[in-house]
Amino acid sequence: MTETAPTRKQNLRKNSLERRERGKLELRRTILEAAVGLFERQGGFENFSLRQVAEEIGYSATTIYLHFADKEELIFHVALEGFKAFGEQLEAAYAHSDDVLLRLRLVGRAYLNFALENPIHYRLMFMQRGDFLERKPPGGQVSVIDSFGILRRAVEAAMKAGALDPGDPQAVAGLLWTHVHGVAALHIATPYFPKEQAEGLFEWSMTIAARGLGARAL
Amino acid sequence: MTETAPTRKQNLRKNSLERRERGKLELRRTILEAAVGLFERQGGFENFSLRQVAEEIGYSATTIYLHFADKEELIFHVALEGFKAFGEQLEAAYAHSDDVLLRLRLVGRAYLNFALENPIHYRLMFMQRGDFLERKPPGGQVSVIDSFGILRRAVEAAMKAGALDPGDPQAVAGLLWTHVHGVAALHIATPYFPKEQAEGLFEWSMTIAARGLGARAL
Amino acid sequence: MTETAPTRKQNLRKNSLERRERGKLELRRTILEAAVGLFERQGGFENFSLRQVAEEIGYSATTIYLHFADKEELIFHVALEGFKAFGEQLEAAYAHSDDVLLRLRLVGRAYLNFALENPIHYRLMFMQRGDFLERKPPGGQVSVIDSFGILRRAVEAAMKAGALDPGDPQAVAGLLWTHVHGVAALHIATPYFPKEQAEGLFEWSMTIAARGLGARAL
Amino acid sequence: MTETAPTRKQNLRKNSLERRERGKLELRRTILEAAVGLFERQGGFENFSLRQVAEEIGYSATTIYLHFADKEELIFHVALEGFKAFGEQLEAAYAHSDDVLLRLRLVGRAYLNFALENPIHYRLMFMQRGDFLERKPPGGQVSVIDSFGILRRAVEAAMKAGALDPGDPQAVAGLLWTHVHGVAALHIATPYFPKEQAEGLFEWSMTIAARGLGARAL
DNA sequence: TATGAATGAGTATTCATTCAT
DNA sequence: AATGAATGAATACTCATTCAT
Repeated sequence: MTETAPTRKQNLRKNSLERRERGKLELRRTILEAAVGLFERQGGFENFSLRQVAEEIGYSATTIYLHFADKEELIFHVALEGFKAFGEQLEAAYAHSDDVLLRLRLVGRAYLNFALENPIHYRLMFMQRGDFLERKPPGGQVSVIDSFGILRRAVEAAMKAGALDPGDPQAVAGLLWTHVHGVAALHIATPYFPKEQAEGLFEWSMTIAARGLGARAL
Repeated sequence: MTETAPTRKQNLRKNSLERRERGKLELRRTILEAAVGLFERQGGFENFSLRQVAEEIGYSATTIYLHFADKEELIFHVALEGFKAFGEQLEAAYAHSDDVLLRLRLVGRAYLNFALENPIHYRLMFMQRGDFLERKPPGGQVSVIDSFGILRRAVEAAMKAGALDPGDPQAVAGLLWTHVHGVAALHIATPYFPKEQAEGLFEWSMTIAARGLGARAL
Repeated sequence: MTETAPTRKQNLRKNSLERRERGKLELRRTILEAAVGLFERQGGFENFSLRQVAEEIGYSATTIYLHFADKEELIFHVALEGFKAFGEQLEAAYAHSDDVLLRLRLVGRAYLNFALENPIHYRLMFMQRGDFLERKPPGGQVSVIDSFGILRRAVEAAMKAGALDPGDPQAVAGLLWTHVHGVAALHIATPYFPKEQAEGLFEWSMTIAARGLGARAL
Repeated sequence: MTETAPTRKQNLRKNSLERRERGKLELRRTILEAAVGLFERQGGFENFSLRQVAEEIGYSATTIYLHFADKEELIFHVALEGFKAFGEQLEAAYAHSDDVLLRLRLVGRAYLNFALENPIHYRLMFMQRGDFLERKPPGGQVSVIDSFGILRRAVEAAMKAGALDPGDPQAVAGLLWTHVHGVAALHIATPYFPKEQAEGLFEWSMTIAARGLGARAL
């Protein structure tokens, strides 16, 4: 026997019942997570809709507007969450060692890992909505792109310590960025660079760059 | 056997056919170009609609379906045009010199140039619709991704000539690809790598890579 | 002075005004009724469109989706309403007499009456969308086709009471069904069996069948 | 590798090539047959389109208009073909025996067989487009519904021969029609009367009717 | 804080039909 | 007899958003 198709409203009501049993996560978070989930299932933020988010979390579509001004803002905040996690992971890698060269490598590796583990976020942040990089985050949060500063600081330190040839740290950091991004972006966007291969290329790339930049030791 | 001169009517018919052929080609092209224009103005193919294309070129929406099976097909053919031009430019660069190392550099440079000059196409081809890379083009055209083969051949030749350390040409080509793509993609997607800077980074990157890969001469 | 046909939007606006004056009939019902009306005017559900329904009731097309998942669902629910009324009328006829043979006749007559009075519904239910007969109605409602059970029960009772020759009640009920349906369906689908004639044929058919099935009395 | 979706026109061209190899059936016939094929595949004439027909037979859509005034006419002629075959099969059955009662049964059986074997046509002719029954066929063809006359003649003959009680042959024929149609129509429109069961019910029905109408012998 | 009702705008796509050739 | 180009109208359906409660 064929089933009867449920109205959107009916779907909503069903999930609305379920929702109370889920721990009382702050609604804002719930929305963001649902959005990410949808991005994942649909392979991008292009085709997701606020209604789907609402339906999924068991709230009315209107409710989302109580937490985000509009669709764009919701997407932006998904990106923001990404930038936050991204920054934290880079920071953690930075803090992990005192060896200036190893540290550089670890930061690079953390960058790649983020891309491998959060392709949806990475794509959104660095491949599709580059404009977010310069959008001012609300409430005096630290500027988004400052995550990049970590890389620069690592380069700077390496130069100061004499482990890299002297030069413009900003420029060198930029160079390294393009190398890591190249691997990450092709891994995400094409079928030709699966995980292991991407990791291998990253290591290789770093080695070559280190040599090219005058690294005393690997 | 009589070789009769063509009658007026025959001439007419012939030219009429030619005109229509031409006209048809032109419309197809017009559509493709209008699509690219829309991609540009809207910053991506996500939000473009066939209706807009139609409106822009002054045809009814229906007419587009006489030339493309559906929206997806139109987008795919925009990408195809890109792949064609891309391949030709790489090929031209390859043919430009006999010096294996210089040739490698020229091919890389042609790659970057394509990205700088056709950001819309590049984005579509390599950043958003990587799946097109494996889609079979219609009418027995050469496979899309074979453009990449040019790079591999250039590496191969350089190795054979002893200008690069021996190794797996495919892998080395892949490495170079990530380097160029890194610059190109960040240039396109973020505000941080304007043209001049991108070009500078590319040169620098190539130099470092050359050294790292054992290039005898620069 | 040209009398231009009113656009969709104009119609909509006009009807939209009217609608507030209609008592607050539940919208869902209004939609269903409008649909039936359209079926009637267009001689079938094939060429009716949700937009027309919307226009007719003075709501936007979108609104319909708040009450029905899609077009198919709306049609199905029109049929469901039919099945409900149909079942009730058969049930009422069944309850009307204790004479097992008379009762059988009354049930048959109720069946025919339903078809005569609700040709649109009948056509939909039994002539065009027979698949609905096996579609599970929503919300645990009794299965659609169980209306047929009434007929079977009536036959069964008549057999038990010895008023009909013993036999398979299901089969006999099926036979009677084909007889009544034959009259009803030809009445609805062709111009050859107007009401009175259909009623006459039904009586005649029942008489013959009764005799053929061993009815003790007429 | 995914395939590229073909334009409608491309499909057409392909089939257009194939078509010359098919024997040079008269185009008109080809169209009619293609239409029936489409009805079959789509389970009804509601959703079929002239373009599909054209595409299928490898002619341009326009060509169809050279043979049929419009869609409606094409459908009508499909029905006409049905009526022709129907009439012929009934006629053949009529001619098959001299026993007036057996002949009656054979005609009935031929009727049922037509429905079982050509459900698409039967549905169109007797369940959906009853108006065709009274539409004048073009070119002085014999009126469509005259097929029904065969049944009436058979009844008449039986009465004259004293094999049936005297009465109005037209009315009796009508009664028999409803009986056969009831079985046929429920077989086609619902899942409850598969072939064997329909055949059984038909025989049973005829037997009962014969007895009810005073048949001297079975 | 949350919701239900409602809508205007927009989307891809299909179709029957016409016209000039 | 056949075709290609073209179109206007229509359809189902989705979405972001607003407003009154």
